[in-house]
Amino acid sequence: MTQINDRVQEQPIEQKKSVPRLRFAPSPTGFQHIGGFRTALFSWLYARHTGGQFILRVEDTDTTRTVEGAVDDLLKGMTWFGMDIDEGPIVGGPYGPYYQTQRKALYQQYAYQLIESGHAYPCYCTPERLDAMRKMQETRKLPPRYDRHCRFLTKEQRAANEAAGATWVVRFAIPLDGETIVHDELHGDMVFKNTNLDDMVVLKSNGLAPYHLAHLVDDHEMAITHILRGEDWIPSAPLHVQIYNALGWNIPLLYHLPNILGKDKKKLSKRRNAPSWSDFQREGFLPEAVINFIALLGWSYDDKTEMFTQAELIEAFSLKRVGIASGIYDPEKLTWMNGVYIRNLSLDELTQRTLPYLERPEAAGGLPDSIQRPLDPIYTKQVLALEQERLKTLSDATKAHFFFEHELIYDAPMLIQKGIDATRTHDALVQAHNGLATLEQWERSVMETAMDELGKTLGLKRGQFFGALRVAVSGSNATPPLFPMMEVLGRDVSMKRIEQAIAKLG
RNA sequence: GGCGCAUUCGUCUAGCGGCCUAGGACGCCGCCCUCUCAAGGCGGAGACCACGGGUUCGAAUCCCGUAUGCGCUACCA
Repeated sequence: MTQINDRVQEQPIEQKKSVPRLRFAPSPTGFQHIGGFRTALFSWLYARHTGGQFILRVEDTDTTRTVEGAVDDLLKGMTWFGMDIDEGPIVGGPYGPYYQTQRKALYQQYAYQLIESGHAYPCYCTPERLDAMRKMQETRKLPPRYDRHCRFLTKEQRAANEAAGATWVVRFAIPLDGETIVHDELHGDMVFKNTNLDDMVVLKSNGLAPYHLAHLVDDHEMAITHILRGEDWIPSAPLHVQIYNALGWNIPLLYHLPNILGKDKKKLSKRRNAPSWSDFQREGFLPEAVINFIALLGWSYDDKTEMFTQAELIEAFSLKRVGIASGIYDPEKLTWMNGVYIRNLSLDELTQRTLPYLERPEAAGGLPDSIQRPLDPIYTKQVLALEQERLKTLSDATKAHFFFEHELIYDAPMLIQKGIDATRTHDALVQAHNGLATLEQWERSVMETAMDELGKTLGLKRGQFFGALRVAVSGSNATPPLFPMMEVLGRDVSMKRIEQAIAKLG
């Protein structure tokens, strides 16, 4: 019980410099949504901005809710976003272990210390009694709080409970009067009446500490200097202040970040209205775009700048410019921003990053399975050169499937443009085919000159003539410019498709 | 119910007493460009700064109420 890990005992007190140390401390109860990653991002940005350290700690004290694979998913997400971790699971560090379930003894030590100093007490109440108590409070419209039944037990009564082998927890003894001031760097001083505070459990009957004690002990032991967390923690902050005081510890700087809400104006929730990082990845969002976007959810640089590379974010980020009002997550702007990032990609990079999206199985969002993999990177690059400015996400590239398909599927009427009939369309395509066949080079400007000429002699508007050719060659009404497209498609494919179109009309 | 936090265009936000008849961005609408779709350029609609009182020569900005929204109210985080 009193065997505390050595490394915990002799904490490396003297830092080289007193540099900010920030942590991200999620509980592995499912995937992290952008709200969680936003908290992580701000901490990470501040650490990088100041040359401080960024620590990842897994708050897995609620073993009943721990989800298999959650830590793994989290780590993958952090990597995807490019947030590197200085200390934490896998990378380790001088303040480990970084799983709370492995720090059990520490919490127990401090819980007992609190009992000895009179700041906490053992509570033998059964869940049934607590339940009944709450029900009664509810019917009598009283605030549901622990009634402090065990707080004033005599020594004899305690001994009797022990002798009876009653299971017990440790509760923190909140001062019976006065008030607690929580100083938050963003919100200023927040004052709470102690009579509104509850004697919360700080050590569970299974020997593990709930969040309130565990995070606090770890933040202290890990020499955390800044705590960034969601504003939903504000109500329990006075309890934390009380525990800090009882232990005689300095309180790290507190930053309660505004929540990110869903369209329903409710807090983003893993199971209701929030996408995971892997959803973004699967849909073809670039991590740098998502980072840029979520950085702007609750933080701003000035009144106009909003595109930031990662390096620029680190340079520009300031905790002082973090807002305090909750904001709604609106994916439309993210989509726009992602498009901007895609347009800024070099062609080679775009190709390299898009290929996996095209090549994944059709069911997973890729090109039709009838198209053979792997794709030719050279050809794909030519296609993407034409599609780049049309993409909002990388997975959008599949809309250029006609560049890859063997057989085009569309109905003949699609070929017929406004103001002309089937016969003239048929004739125009035949003429175009003949004209194109005589061309020495299969090159966009050569084709355009020839077809412009032909269109005029046929008495067709560009829209009519080119429109028919567009559908013939692609089976689609929305494509890149006709001749560059035909150039990429190549002579054989283009000519064959025009022939097929003619056949459809004949 | 109790306690707490918040409140500027539909959305993200700038604003920290006079520069605001409130600026930017997304989205929306229109025009231009144009072989379609985009991209781009230009322009427009869109916020009585939640409401009501103060303080002040002067308030989106400070103070107090009210309303609304959200959060917390577990041996969850």
